[in-house]
Amino acid sequence: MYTIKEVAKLMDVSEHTLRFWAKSGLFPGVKRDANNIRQFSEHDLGWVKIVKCLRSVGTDNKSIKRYIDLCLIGDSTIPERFGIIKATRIKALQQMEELKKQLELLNYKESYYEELIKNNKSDKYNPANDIKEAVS
Amino acid sequence: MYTIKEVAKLMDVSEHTLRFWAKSGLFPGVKRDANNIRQFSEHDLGWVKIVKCLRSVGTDNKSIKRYIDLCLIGDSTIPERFGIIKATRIKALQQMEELKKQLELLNYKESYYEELIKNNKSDKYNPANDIKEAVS
DNA sequence: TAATTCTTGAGAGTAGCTATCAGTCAAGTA
DNA sequence: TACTTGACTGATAGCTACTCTCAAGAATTA
Repeated sequence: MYTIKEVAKLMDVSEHTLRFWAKSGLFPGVKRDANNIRQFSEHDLGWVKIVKCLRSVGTDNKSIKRYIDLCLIGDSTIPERFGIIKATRIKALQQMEELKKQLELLNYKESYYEELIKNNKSDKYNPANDIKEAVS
Repeated sequence: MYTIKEVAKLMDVSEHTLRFWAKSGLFPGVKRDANNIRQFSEHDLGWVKIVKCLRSVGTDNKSIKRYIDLCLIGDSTIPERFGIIKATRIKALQQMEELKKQLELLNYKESYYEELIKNNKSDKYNPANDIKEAVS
């Protein structure tokens, strides 16, 4: 059993966010002790994991709630859940491609600046030229 | 020269967001025609590109404004800009790793559901078991 | 001329946190 | 036993970055 603080550390999500997610119904059935303190089981960590996963690819909380609710309903919802996961995976792949593209730009800019500094060309450029590097 | 609509399409950013970014000072020196309509030059697209890049890896708008302002100041700010780009690149690489991890989970879940459907096992599972799949 | 289309800025609304706060409880210390 | 410390609680306020709605004005088309 884990306190909310331990879960926060373990899963790298803030306590605030975990409480916010909990209030949004994203962690069904998390037990409380005699003092009303949340006790996350290993099982509950599974919910945190999938919520974090869906959230990290930009799924909104309402849709995540939908997925959670489908899980609770049972086997009849497997096709819909399958669809959600498939769509999410495709979204994640697209994000990966986008990230790769942005990394290329960052690589280009980094080596551009590196070159500039190495050759100590600073004074030979004026702001007008300087802005140019933003273009390509 | 491009209208805001064309830029939106070209760069895959909504007109609303472009106006919001413009108002935040993220596109310095975009010209207007006689009717006050924005006219983005090829050069201006460069600003859109870098803003989009920084934004896509989670840089907040204030920090992006800072970077833009540094560009406008000129060569004396090259070291700081270099630092910003380096840090951003590292952040992007970390996001790539995180995304890979989440993709693994999605892959696992997708094949889990696939198996379930293929074997038509639906009825042999109850909700309690069903939830279990969220854990691992 | 009239209707439609496009752009504009202002301003309201929204999602998803994020921070603050007062209150409860339990364990440790004097 | 009284007191302090620290963790957790829910309620609520505040924040960022959009996102949407709207009315006004100019240009295009019927």
